[in-house]
Amino acid sequence: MIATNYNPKESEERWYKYWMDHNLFHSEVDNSREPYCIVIPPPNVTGVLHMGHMLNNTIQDALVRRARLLGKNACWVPGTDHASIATEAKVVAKLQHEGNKKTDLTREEFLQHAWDWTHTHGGIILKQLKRLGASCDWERTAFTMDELRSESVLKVFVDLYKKGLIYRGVRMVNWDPQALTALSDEEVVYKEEHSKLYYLRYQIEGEDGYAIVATTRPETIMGDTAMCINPKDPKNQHLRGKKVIVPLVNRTIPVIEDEYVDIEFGTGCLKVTPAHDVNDYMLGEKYHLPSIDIFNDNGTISEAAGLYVGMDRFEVRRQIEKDLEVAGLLEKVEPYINNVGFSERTNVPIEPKLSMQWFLKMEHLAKIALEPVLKDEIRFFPAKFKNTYRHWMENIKDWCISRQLWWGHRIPAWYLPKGGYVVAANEQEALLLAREKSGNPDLTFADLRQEEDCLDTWFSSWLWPISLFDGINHPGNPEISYYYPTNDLVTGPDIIFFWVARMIMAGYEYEGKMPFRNVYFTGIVRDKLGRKMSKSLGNSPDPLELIDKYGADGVRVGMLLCAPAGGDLLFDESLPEQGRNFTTKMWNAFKLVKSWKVAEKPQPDHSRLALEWFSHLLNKVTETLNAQFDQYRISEALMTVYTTFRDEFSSWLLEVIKPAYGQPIDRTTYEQTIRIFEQLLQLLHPFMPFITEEIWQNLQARQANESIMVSKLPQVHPYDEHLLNRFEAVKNVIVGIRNIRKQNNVAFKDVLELKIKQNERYPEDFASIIGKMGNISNQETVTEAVKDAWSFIVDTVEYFIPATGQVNMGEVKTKLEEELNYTRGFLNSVMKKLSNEKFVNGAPAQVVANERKKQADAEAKIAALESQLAELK
RNA sequence: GGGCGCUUAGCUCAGUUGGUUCAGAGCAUCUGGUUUACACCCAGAGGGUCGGGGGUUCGAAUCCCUCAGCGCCCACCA
Repeated sequence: MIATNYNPKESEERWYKYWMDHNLFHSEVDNSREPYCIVIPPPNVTGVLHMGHMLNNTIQDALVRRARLLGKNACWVPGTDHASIATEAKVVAKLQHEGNKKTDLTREEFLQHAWDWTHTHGGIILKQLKRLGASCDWERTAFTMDELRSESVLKVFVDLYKKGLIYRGVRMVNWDPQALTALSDEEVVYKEEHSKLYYLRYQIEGEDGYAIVATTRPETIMGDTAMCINPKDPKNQHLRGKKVIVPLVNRTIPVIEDEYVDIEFGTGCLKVTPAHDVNDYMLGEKYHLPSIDIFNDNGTISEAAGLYVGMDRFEVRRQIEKDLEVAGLLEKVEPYINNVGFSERTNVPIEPKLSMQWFLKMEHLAKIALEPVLKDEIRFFPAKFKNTYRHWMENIKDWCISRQLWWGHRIPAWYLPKGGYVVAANEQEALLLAREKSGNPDLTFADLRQEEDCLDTWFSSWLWPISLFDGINHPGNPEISYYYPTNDLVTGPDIIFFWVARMIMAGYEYEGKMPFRNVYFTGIVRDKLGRKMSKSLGNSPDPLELIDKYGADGVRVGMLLCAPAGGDLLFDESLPEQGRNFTTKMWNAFKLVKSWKVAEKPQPDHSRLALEWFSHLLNKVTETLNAQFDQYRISEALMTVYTTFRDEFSSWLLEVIKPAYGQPIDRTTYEQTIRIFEQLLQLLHPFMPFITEEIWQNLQARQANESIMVSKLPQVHPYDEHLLNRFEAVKNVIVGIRNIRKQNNVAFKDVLELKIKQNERYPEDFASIIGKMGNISNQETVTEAVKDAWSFIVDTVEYFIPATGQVNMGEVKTKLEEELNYTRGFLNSVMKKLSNEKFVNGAPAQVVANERKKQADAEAKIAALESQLAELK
């Protein structure tokens, strides 16, 4: 028995288990089949599913399932990311909650906590993806810090070091005072802040006057080692060669000159703090200024500052303002809008800091990764991101890859007792190199000290498409040869530099080929009001609750219905609701078809014709769909099948072939309808995997191994466009009849007659469908307009429904006259075009021919209207 | 400050090289509806001078200029 109502929860659970039990998600190398591969953007191992994941993974699943239906050997590789900073922060917070400090633990103890945390909370997100229906090859689940991936990372590090692309050095880097680590430039997010511009008085040595310096950071004066003016600045000529006294600090510093200083800004005097500003650092290097680091790693004031020692940087700013005021050294304070860099992870203001770090040279890598995108060898959807990509690549700086963290891949460098270091993929190799380098054959491993820092998370992510197939450790192995390059990457534009660009670099550097052929950038999921979904706003629905409420299929449809590539998605619960409603619609169509009794009897004309029409339509729809998928117009593709199922299949085909109450259906119609239903299910399956499987498996008795997942999509056959157009006319005739019924309060059950003043456009062969759908008893052709009848025109053919005594002929006449006037006006505009020589000579023949056709049609229509009006008199 | 993009129906968006039904779709709205699959539905309807202005052209939502508003990315003016 078929359930009256579809139960998504029960059905989804059952079919996911079925797919798993039958190993249908698994893919293996098979050189006789074309591979199709997607690697998942690995979510943070301890993360939980949010709406962004839902969108992203729904799209990936739709692509993978479609590839499978196209007969490809589809492989979607899942996995998680160790997310160095984020995970370490969580573990530190947990330890703190338990009253422990990270600094009290050894590295090994801390890592044990981190692994415990990973094992407890890790992988939850993958279970959640299963609820969504994700058809990942779970046997291949990987982790960026598992053995194979770790080995790959270290190998690549050593290789790049040997190539001279990795170096170690003291540079000004972005320091995160909360996470206590350096960050890459990409991990700094700039935000505008309403702050203040402080004008400070620096007394000129040996004089009474002051030089005024404008700064946003008065708390850094303890680090001042010079004042700088522009030599061309007429205002400040009197300061040349002088010295000034730093307020409160009372240290004397020289006035230097450099054209870097903007004469227009503030007073034209710049305080130079080489330890805490990138530009000041540059000046410091240029003029050999001393550098005073006044901050501790956590953003408090260091001993070196001499004042305010131990206070937090922002507290000092407030305090120093007061102290300067009291000392009479604060000229004025102005409101100022400032661009401040924040840590992408911890959201605290970044401190520029001079420190020893590891860097990767990017020039060569950027070079090999740029061209393929510009030339569309790797296609970006939408293409506008090519510009963003290009700009970044052409202005790239070296990548700071070391992090002062423990959770991650520890940098494989070992320091020798007497200075210097070696880089090697493992300890044995390191020892050999160390002995060689130090010239001491008796050196033992205990003499070496491994680098404490670990690598940026993205230094493992950028290898993902390669390391998943072990291409680093075993180059050219069958898996990498078969699955690489992968096909599609689906990700957000926010990580285009973090991840996409770097994967392309690594792909060409290590495989000599692109890592993927197409990149589909999704938008950001926002709420109805356009606000980004966030925990603090509380405007993000729980994906699992949505699935409980609307079913996974419903939620998937809801996400995809309005997910243009690169455009933001404004999410509202009405979307999954619409999706859920559509599953119900499908279920009801299924119930209807299954309710029919089949009998051996001849196929009625209307059924035969409707099925013929639909088979042509289906070919056209499939063709449209192919084009849409090729351009990654996913939501349009869904809309195409959605409307086809609802408006064409349900509202037209099923209504036409539906047998009268209690009557059986003929076998031919039944079987052809089932076949069409199945094809629609196949087209819908990538979007709605569960309900399509449920109906597919129940539509006919099937063997257990006949999952829709591995069925083959039908081939596209040529279709008759003319037939499709004529059927549209048939629909319009029926709509015309419906309108007349409605306007005149004639119930459907009342039988009507139809008279047709026909011409060659009249779709006579479809009369049986018009008869059934319009409840028309008798159709007859006439040569003159029918009096006492309601009428309408479709495609220049006039239709009359006799209704003696019920028709107000005055109204009819008025309507006809209005139409006549309109058509005359239209003809006039067409004639104007056609009498324009420039148009006739300049426009393409096709366009001119079309105008002539319009002319002919309009003339025919005018003639018809005129004769009708005449006949009615 | 530089670069890119957007502005089309109440909302979210399609509209490929200017020219076929180019002014569209979905949702929302409104009007009807117990036609035995479906009210989570059916049948219909209304609604836009395509952001403003100017130009090119026989013809512009589409190309050019300009103005206004919005968004994104990049950037060391303290």
